[in-house]
Amino acid sequence: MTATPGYDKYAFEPFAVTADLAVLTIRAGALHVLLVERGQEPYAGQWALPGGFVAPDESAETAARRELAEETGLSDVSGLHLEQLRTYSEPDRDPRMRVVTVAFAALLPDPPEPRAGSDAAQARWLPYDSLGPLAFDHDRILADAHERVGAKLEYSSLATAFCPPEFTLGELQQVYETVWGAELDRPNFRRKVLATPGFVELVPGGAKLTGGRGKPAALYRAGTATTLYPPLLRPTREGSPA
Amino acid sequence: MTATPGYDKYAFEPFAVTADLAVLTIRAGALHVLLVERGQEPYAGQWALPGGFVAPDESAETAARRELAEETGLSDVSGLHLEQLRTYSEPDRDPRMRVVTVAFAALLPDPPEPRAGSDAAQARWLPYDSLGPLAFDHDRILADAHERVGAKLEYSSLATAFCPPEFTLGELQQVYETVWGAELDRPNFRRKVLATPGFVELVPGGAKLTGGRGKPAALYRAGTATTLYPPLLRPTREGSPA
DNA sequence: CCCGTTAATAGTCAGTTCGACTATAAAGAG
DNA sequence: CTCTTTATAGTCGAACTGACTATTAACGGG
Repeated sequence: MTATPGYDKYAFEPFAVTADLAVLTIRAGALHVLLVERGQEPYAGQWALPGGFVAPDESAETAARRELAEETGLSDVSGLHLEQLRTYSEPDRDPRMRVVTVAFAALLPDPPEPRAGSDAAQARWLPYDSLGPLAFDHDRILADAHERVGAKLEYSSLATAFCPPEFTLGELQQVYETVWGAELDRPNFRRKVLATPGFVELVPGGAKLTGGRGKPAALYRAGTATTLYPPLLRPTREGSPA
Repeated sequence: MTATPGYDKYAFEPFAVTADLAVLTIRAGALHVLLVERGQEPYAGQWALPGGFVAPDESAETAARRELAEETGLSDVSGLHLEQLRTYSEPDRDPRMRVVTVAFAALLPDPPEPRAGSDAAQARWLPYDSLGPLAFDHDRILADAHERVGAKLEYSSLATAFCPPEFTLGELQQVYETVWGAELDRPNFRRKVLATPGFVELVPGGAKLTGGRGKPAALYRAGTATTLYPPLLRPTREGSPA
């Protein structure tokens, strides 16, 4: 029973609060996750999501952004999309002590090589598929992150967060295909994206991306819209559409 | 600097963790929220969301469900829809101490009269519109709850959580209209709801709800589907559809 | 006991969107 | 050159949408 002024009716236990990150990117057409290898028990040698304690003067969001900068080595993470997923608070999720974790998903365009985190553990990009079990309940956190991102692609302009400042519609389509694990019809995808005002806008000057095989693609950048109307729905799961 | 085995690389401050609830229901065609009046500073006399500390052996979800039972006086809250919204962790959100709050939205069918919470504060249903400023950052939490519920009505069968076990399509439509604050065309609403397999199913025996004015309505109950395909989109905001 | 009101349910129809598909254009590779 | 690859344009029928009209079945008041 702690006697705090104004809080005298309830007992409460102090909790450690951490911010954990599911940092996602698309590399070579496959979804990758930034993971750190644990150096100590519990789960020593296993991969875990990067994260750390929320400092006394920080919000969970601030802590998450700080961790993101530390783990990726990026100098400017202020423009990156950071999304709070949910909070994991099961009493036994960390065998050492009571830890409540606020989980975030972060989306990066092209993958910079991570640097070792400040806890000296190595950080690496690993493909989302073909991951072994992660430490703690991080499997579930990562699965939740994947599901959330996949769902948000449908009705928000989130996909552009995976892309560099200027990108082609082909690259944008690959974001959808990679996260959803489904192939999309190219002309139809194009039609829908361009039909949604403010989703993407043509880079002025008629810049094209050349160098690849095939006809050069026009370059676009993210527009001002944040929500997509109408939404870009995933190919129908569970049963046929009709 | 706290020396906890395995956690020796970081300083961390212990936080108090609470679970706060935005309990929503529809009463007399208007959205209502369950609020408690604060008896002490800070924000004495102002309305606040019900909530309380997470106990040492509880998850935030468990604590939220316990609080829900305490505040509403309902004997069985196990079937009620409880949804984690997000976590609010700004350092100054409670002037007394560092409190991290995991917020939940709960949906109730018909409104039982609340009983006074265990902290002796009175709990009341108040209309969502015409609310004065709430204590702490509860205005924002409540707004987030409203937005989340409104969005989930589109692509999930969440609306049935506002309805009693057996309901008419008119009642279901009123849920949508009340939460969205928009009127819907009755025949079209009916067509879409019935076209989505597993959303609602007819109560066997051809039961009708009589007693009101007009033709008796058929009774339905919630089906097994949780997601709605195709989604039931809100009337278009920002600009005309074409 | 009939008639007006109310609400549920059925049906219509034109415009739009969607998915599947074909066609053309513009680059690099050999 | 010509084959391959990718971008972009266009077509077409099916499905869906929103707006609307019509019918049915209850109640309430004169």
